[in-house]
Amino acid sequence: MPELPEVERARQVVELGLHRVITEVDDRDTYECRPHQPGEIAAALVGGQLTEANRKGKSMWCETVTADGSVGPRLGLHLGMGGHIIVTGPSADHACGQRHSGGDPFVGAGPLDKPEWTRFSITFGDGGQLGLFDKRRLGRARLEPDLDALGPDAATITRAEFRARVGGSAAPVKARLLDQAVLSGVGNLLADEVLWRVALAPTRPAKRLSTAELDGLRRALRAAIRSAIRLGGVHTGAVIGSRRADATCPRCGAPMRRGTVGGRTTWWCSAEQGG
DNA sequence: ACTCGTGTTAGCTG
DNA sequence: TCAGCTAACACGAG
Repeated sequence: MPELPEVERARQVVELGLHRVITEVDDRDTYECRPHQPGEIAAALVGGQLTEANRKGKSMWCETVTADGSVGPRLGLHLGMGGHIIVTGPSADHACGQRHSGGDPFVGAGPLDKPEWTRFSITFGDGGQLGLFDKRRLGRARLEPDLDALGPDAATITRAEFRARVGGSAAPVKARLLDQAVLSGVGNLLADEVLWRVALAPTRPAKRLSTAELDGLRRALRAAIRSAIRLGGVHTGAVIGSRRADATCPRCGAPMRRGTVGGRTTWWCSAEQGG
């Protein structure tokens, strides 16, 4: 489920929907499309085209053009906790669904079985569609999303920015990593993974970390993101399989411990990450 | 049957 | 001002 690596894959799928004429938009789900009224997104997009698929942290957005070729509104897309992007068409060669993680989107509880779980969709003139398939309804489609509220993207944040932002508060370091206004893209699993990789206690006050510790954390974060994008998602992390009551640390064999940090379930190595 | 959760946001409390 | 808590969303997993 989506953190930065999954969203980057979803963004690449959205690119399959670029430069195709939008003939219809289903924005009737008023929760997924909040705060818009039904028809608002449709009125803004129909006749136009998506021209770019971008991402910052876990948020995606498309630049658009209107029917007459002038700049259109931005379309924001967020996967929430379990959303998928599915794009179909335009020709028989591409008539399979594509989504951001493995598996066939049309088998099991997919859009053919549960069409009502496609909470937002765009239909193109070629007959294909771009859909936000989202069982739990925690995702979002909206016009003109506020991207300024997000901190720098976790995959590209500079060392200086990382030191200042993450280290700039007494909150637990894990809470800083999860705060999308500090840096964007890190979710609960990725946070546990990188803290484990550098053997830092998740509860350490962030501003008490040394510069070397912050630099090491950023380095581990970038490596974890790259590896997750390559391997298919954050669930491929080395310590993620250890989120079980009887689990031991994959590195040293000590028991894994469970608690709450930054309001989220947190697992850490009882020996290497400070009890 | 019942609890928990890989995300976000608004509103409230200390 | 900051940090932490709760509820809401609606379903699957254990």
